[in-house]
Amino acid sequence: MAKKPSDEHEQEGGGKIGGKIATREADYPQWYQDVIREAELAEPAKVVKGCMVIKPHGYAIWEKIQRDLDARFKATGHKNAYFPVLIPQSFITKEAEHVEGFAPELAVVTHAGGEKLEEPYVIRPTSETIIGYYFSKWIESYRDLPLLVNQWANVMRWEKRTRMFLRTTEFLWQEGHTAHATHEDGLAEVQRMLGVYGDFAEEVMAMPVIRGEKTASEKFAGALTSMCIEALMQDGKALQAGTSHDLGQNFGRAFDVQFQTEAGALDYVWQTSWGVSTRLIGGLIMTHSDDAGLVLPPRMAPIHAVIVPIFRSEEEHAAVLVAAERIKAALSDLDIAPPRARYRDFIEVVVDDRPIRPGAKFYEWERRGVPVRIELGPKDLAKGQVCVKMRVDTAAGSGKEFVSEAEFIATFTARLATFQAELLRLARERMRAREVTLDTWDEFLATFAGDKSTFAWCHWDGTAETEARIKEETKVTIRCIPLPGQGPDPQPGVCIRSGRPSPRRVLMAKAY
RNA sequence: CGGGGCGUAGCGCAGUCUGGUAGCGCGUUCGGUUCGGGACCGAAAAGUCGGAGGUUCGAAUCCUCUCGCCCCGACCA
Repeated sequence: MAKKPSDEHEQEGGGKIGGKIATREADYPQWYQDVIREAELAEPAKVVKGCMVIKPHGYAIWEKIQRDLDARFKATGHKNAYFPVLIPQSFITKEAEHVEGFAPELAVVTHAGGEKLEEPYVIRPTSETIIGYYFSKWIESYRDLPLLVNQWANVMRWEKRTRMFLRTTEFLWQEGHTAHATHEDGLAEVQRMLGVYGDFAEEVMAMPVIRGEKTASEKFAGALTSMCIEALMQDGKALQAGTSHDLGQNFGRAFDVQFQTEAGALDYVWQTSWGVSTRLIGGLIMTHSDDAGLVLPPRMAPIHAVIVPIFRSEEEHAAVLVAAERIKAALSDLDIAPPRARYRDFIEVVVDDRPIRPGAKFYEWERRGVPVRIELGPKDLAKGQVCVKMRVDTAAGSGKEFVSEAEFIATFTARLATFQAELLRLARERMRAREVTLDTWDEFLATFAGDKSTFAWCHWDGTAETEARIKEETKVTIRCIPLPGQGPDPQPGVCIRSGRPSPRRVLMAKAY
């Protein structure tokens, strides 16, 4: 049976000829990879196992993430610093739970300069240890506290199984590390930064999240507790999108980070750490994108609008280009940074004057996630209008609209804001539509049968045994114990698995 | 790291069973006609068939090893 390679996708609404994108329905993991390839976000490094090359369009998204988060960190009093990528191996072993958690995934440098090293270095999987070491040197008194630093860095974890952006051997992230005089202060910091992450996810990435606390078995290795934001992907799986840890005095003790209290006594500092990574880009893709390719909210888009000139004669071409450049210039002056942002976010416009047909350009820019397309032809020039098409039909615009050039420019910022809000609204709607409240084990098994998953609010007896049992039987994990205001109001009930008393429902799902 | 699948031109694939020195679609380059949703005609460039070794007169094809990717598991941002 001679099946033409292109047949299967062409029938499924996508109809791609050049770049093929599987449908989410047909093959979700393939779709994810296709979107990354076709939007030119990244590619597998190939020559280095488990690593990826983040291409310019993908890195530009990371830069957007960095810029906004960095401003938020500065606004909360944090300062950037940078610590070595290599950590003496002995450092890692100083905190018992930390070693246990990270030992299996360490890459170790044993030779350098042509000689075997006396003590090997590990490539940082995270920097609690080496930062603990420096904190012990920098902190002497309560007057030195709180100490609030952040570092933008790469880290390496030798994972068994990698997926582009979601889990790669090397990834980019930021790790905040703070030291406080009291546990109370530390806890406040943990919550504050979780709040920053939650706000960022929703306001900037238009990615709705559930804020909560990790169970003991899911928390960071070496932390007292971990807080997290969890996002729901379109296939129903959960993605841990950010974490904020209360390290207590664990690393303080391990690295002897002591300070003199106001009363003159000596005490160990209370530390926190918190981070988000390039994984956010994976979450961004799986939150908004569709079968035609990447969809980006304006605040994440490296390119906000593309102008496609339409013409027949050279005279028309020249006239259209003049208008296109005029519009581009006008839009480029607009700044869509949030009201009190400490940075500016100017509109980026591309005039696509390549000598190929307009239709081909439409598809290409759609694949790459550009929010707004402007078609500009002789008829438009005659009427002083532009033809506008949004990447997804929403209240910001649907189908092709014809708007006067002046009005289009005057309302462009509002159009993007509406589009941004609409993407968040749509994502929230999807989440709400998928959220379920389950009370019986039969319902639970049906909900998570096969590779199905969703956000399920269920009662849990609070024991690690039950949690492990559920995971073993269904692959479902407790994503978090929700914070106040997240999920259903706390009501006592009985555990969905054990039938024992439960104080409240927790969020369960299969996870990336 | 276990099970399965796969690596052939930039992308998607055929060819592998049954060895004979590489092909298709799209893309790319050049010329022309086109141009408001993936154009058409003509010409052309592009592959050490993932890598190494072996069998053979001859290997994309058979054998061994190795690297990498994808899916499912165990482990994790």
